[in-house]
Amino acid sequence: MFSKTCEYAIRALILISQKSKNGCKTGIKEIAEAIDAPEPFIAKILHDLSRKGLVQSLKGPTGGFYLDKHSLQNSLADIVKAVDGDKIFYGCGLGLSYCSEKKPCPMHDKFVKVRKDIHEMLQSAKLGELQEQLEGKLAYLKQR
Amino acid sequence: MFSKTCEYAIRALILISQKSKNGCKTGIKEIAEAIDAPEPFIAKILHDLSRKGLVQSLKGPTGGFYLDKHSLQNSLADIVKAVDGDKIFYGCGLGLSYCSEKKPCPMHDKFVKVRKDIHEMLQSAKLGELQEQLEGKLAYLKQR
DNA sequence: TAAATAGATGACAAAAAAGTCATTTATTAA
DNA sequence: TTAATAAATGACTTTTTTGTCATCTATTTA
Repeated sequence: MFSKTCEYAIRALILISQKSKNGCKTGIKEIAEAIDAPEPFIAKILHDLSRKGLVQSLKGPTGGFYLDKHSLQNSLADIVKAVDGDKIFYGCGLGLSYCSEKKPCPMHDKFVKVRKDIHEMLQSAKLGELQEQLEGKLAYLKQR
Repeated sequence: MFSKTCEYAIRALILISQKSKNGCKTGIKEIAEAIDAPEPFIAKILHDLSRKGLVQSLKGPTGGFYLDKHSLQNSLADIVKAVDGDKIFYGCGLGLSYCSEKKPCPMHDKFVKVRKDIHEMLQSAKLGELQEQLEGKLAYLKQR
C-alpha cells in the first residue's frame, strides 16, 4: 500500500510523537532500534522529513528529533502525501492517465469509493492520538 | 495500489474477455495497442498468466489469447493475487511482520476494515461483467 | 575553547521492478 | 510439406527503490 520509505516514516513519527509528549528528543540510534529499521536509512528519511517540516531536530549533545505542537497535529495523510505523493488518493486503480468521471475505466466508481475511505482513514489518524494507544499498551510498534 | 505488471494484466484480461465473448482470439500486437502497454512487456506478462491458467492461448496463424468459460469467471482479486500476491489483502499497513489481533499496530483495526473493503470490491469484479461495461460504452480502456 | 555528541550531506551499492530483444517452437493454411 | 504466423523462452538492459558509508557541520558541556 505504501512504499517502505513511507512505512518507516510513519512508524518513526509515531514513536517520536510519543517521546515528544514528555518533552524529550530522540536520537537516530534509539529510533532505528525501536521501530526496527536500518539506522542509516531512517536517518536519511528523517532528514528529508525535517526539510519538509514534518519533524524537528537539533544537533549536538542532548540533540535529536522531536515534534513541535504543530507537527503533533499532522495526520498520516499528511505524511503519506509528503513521502509517496497523492497518487494513492486520486490516481486510477488500473493506471490509466486519462481515467475520469467523463471517461471512466471499468473500475472507476468502485475505486473512487475505496480511495475516499482510505483518505478519510488516514486523515483522521493524528500522530498525537496514535501515540496515546502506545502509551496505554493498546498498540505496539515492536514485538516486545 | 498495484504493480505496473498487475495493472497491465488486469487491463489485458478485461480486453481479452471482451473479444472472447465473440469467440475471437486476440494477438499480442492488438492487445498492446488497445490497452496502451509496451508490446514485449505485455507479452511476457500474458505468458506468465497463461502458465498460471488465468488466460488461454494458441500458437500459429489464427492463434492468440482468449479466455475459456472458467477464466471468464475470474475476478480481479484472483488476478491481483496471482500477480502481486495477497499482501495487499492481509499485510500490515505499516509493514510490521508481527502485527496481528494480539499485537496490533496503532492502525491495525482501521487497516483491517479498509483491506476487507478492497478485497470485496475486487472479488465482486468478474472479468465477464466488467467487459459488459466496455460493450455498452459505459467504460473505456483507452482514451478513444 | 576543546572534546564529545548527534544530525546533515552527498556519493555509492545492492536489489527489485519495469522494459527490451533475439531466437525458438508450435500451428495453420496454401 | 513448406511458408507464414504468432506465442514461448531466456538473456539482457534500464530505472526505481532500498539501503550503506564516510565525512562534514553544529551544539553542548566540562
